[in-house]
Amino acid sequence: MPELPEVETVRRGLEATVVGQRIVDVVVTGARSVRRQPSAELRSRLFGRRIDAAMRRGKFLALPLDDGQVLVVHLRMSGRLLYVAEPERSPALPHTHIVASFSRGGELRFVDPRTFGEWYVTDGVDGAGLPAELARMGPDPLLDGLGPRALAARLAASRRPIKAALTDQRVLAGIGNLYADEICFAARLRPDRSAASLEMGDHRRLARSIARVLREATEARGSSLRDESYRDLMGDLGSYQDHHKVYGRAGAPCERCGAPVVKLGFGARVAYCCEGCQL
DNA sequence: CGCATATCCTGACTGC
DNA sequence: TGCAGTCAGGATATGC
Repeated sequence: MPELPEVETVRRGLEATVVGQRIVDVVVTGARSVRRQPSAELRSRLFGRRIDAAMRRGKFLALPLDDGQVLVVHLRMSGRLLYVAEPERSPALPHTHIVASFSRGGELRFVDPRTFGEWYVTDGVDGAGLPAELARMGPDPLLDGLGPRALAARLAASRRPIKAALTDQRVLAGIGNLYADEICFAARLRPDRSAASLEMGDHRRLARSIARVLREATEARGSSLRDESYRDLMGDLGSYQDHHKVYGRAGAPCERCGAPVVKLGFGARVAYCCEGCQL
């Protein structure tokens, strides 16, 4: 499940491959992958355009084009972007829904078994060059930085559990289920504790943990779980799964205190944590 | 208004 | 071994 570190890894890959290239064709075979506009419109808006940059906000990718439009991509649960320099040597994977071809002969392929991900093209762009609808998101911890005071201000109003607030994209952009659990462990806070109950020391640890976990996970090129559904733009696996402390480790001893990691019921979802050292 | 829940979907896993 | 049932979860719509 791509979250901020995975999406940032893909963004860097896009920067190294498709930025500067001109789109010469787009083929949409998966109807659900283009749903905000007719796929013929997406195709004609992209046709002949050059990709000028690769940006990210939260889990959204935004690729500004040379005419002021922006191609927006969200991977959601199972979406993958794959850059193929020599398409004839790489047969398309199952569930390939969109293929963009470039003037130099390479292809950008969108593969998405569960079809939650999507592409769309918009010209409603704000001053920073990002689509207006992305502006509703909270600060991106890696792009904007986030100190303890700013974090406290964003969490103080909420009586929801910390994890619910952390994964709300309007509060902070980019954190999902996996990294919320890892961040709560790093901050020694139970994910089900009320956000409003945090004190200044908690906010300081939480702010530091958000920055550290996301930075280290990005340096490790993200987390590839057992199904290996996340791979980067070139098809390589991430390695941060080797550094997970709680996510998916129910029953294993906590590396910090030795108590078994538990899987908590959490609304309709689950949260992993150590009840020995997360308070 | 704030928070909770249902929804989309397929592949991997669980249990009998 | 096979097969039905369950789970996974990002964002959005809807409900209380």
